[in-house]
Amino acid sequence: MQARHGDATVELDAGATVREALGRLGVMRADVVAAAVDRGAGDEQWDLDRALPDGAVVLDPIRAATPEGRDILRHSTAHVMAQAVTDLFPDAKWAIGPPVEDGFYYDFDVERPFTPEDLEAIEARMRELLAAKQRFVRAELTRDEALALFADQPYKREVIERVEPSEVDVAEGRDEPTFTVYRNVDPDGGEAWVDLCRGPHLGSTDRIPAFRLLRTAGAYWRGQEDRPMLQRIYGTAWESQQALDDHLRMLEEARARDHRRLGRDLELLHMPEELGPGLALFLPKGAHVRRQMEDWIREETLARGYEPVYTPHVAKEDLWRISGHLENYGDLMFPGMEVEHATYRLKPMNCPFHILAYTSRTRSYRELPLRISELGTVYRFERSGVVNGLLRARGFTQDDSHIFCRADQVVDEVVGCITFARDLYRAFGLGEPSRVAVSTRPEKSIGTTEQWERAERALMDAAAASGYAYEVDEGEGAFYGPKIDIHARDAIGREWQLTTIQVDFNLPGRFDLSYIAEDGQKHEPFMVHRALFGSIERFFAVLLESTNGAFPLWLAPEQVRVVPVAADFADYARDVAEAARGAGLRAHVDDADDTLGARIRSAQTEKVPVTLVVGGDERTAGTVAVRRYGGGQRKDVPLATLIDELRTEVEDGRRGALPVGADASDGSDGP
RNA sequence: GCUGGAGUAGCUCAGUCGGUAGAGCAGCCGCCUCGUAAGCGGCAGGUCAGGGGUUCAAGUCCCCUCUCCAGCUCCA
Repeated sequence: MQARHGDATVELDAGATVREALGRLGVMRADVVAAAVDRGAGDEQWDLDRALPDGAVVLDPIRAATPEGRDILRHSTAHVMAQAVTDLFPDAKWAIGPPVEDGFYYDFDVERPFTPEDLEAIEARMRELLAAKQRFVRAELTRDEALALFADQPYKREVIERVEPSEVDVAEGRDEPTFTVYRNVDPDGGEAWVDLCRGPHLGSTDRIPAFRLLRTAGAYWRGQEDRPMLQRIYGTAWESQQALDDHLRMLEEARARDHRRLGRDLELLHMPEELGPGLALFLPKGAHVRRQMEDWIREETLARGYEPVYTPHVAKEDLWRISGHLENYGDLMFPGMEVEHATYRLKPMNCPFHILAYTSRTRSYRELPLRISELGTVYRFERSGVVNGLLRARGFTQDDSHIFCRADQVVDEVVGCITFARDLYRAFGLGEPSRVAVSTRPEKSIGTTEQWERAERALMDAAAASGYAYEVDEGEGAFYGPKIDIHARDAIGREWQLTTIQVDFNLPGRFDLSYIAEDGQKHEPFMVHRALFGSIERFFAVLLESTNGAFPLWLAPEQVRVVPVAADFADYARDVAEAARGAGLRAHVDDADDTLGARIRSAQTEKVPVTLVVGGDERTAGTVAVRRYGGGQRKDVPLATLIDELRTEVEDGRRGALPVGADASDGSDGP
């Protein structure tokens, strides 16, 4: 047999293992956990101690500090955890235990839920198993053998029964799938544990460098609400203690940046119980930030040819019956209100209102595309367990637009929306979209196959025309049409779905929309739904967490704080603040009866971007001493110069010239 | 909605075995008059989430409800 890696090729004896081949090829290192094996039909992942097949193969080592390597490491750690759980809870039934982003989990059916103390005990037992240096030994079984082996494991049996023959099985002439199990074998040869698993795995348990169990949670078997709820344990594992520590620190950082905490500490938001779950107040400081967001989107929508409308918050239920929302989302709408022999509902969507704006008179093809736009506040009765601050609220505001257009205009309109979203992400410092996904027809949907295919095609064409590589999320579309979702990453690497663009061929028919074309006949328009922020509240939360509350100058609720060094200079401080306000800046004076140090500290903890310290020197010269949040200080800056600089910075920020957070370390401040 | 965890002053938290509620910060008052991250002193602030129960006695033990958190499911 023959193995190749890159330009190197070696001949091997029959029965040689992957490890031996990698060694002969000179690429076997301590951090190699498995190998990608290509025997002519694409890469498969193989264990290091697995014997190579006859014939020629291409080998690539999989190292621990790679996405594939970490998956293998985490998968092995999940097995060790399941073994530890079985040792401590012999009656536990095992479900599945895959690697996931940043970690792994394993689901168990146990008599009682795991407690935090159980987690500690399981982790302690895992450390013993790591020290025991158990080898992971692969074996192949038939379906009957596998069913027999897991006779007392109903979840494993269900998995086994559902497996279909793989491409490899078919290619190799088997009409039944091959099942693989991994036995954990002690150094003395005793079998400690066996689990159904596709593999590959680490060579032995002591090759797990660092792990931590994180939390327990309930999880439905196979993710289905009508199946039993199992107990899931989440953990994480990394290629080094350092990598684990870094990850745990990142989790800590994410917790500290929670928008609910920042919103309260910085007096941006108030979410008292008296309001009700999922509802938020924007306090003055939060409202200033939000206003900048709203002003930005309003100006830009007008500049891009949208027409503003205002619509009410409640309307007769019939609108939602016609649109189909009542049928599809009735449970997620606030209940009806009986008024004068009619039932009214809080609006969960703005579409019907924009449609009524469209149908207010006969429309001509000359008017299309007609882009109707508003900041529309909607109310959805989100299930109690899903409400999550501003990220998942029961009342929120969409920068919602509906574009009514001809079929041949759909692609251009969608491209326009994608471009608009790109500009928005830049202006708000989120950089380029991290993911563009086209969602196709879901199971529960309305419309014909032809309509769906046409709309999906239009979205994919538009995504391609925008220059973004897009992915396809099969079956993730809305019930009335496919959509494009655009995601962005925040400052600490988390990904958020923000913009959504949907093609709708359904509502126009339901509401009997039409326009008069050049032929004098009625034609049905298409609709494009789009929300670029998605939800203003949600975007606000993402922005808040991403900036850690240190908003760029143009968004900051208080842009300038003037601090007199002593009460004698309060007059000049007020003059400075007045001048700043005259230039359109949000400026306040802190003349509280505190020491200068204490007032500087307040400005810093409140993350005010610009603090101006003024005393006798400054008053005499008409200057200010400038201190930037997180950045440098400058003395003797003429007030007029400073104000010009800040105005320019605000304008640049609004246009997206500066990334979020850049204000904190603006190099122009000098030493 | 489901599983688990939690709820004490505006915020962060302490409160032992069931014995009658405490700190720091913030707030208010006074002193201090200050040049770049916390000056000093005092005062006030509580239906211990809400309701019910056990007990001579409940923040503490039991039950119910509400809310929040972590997940699951869902997200037009």
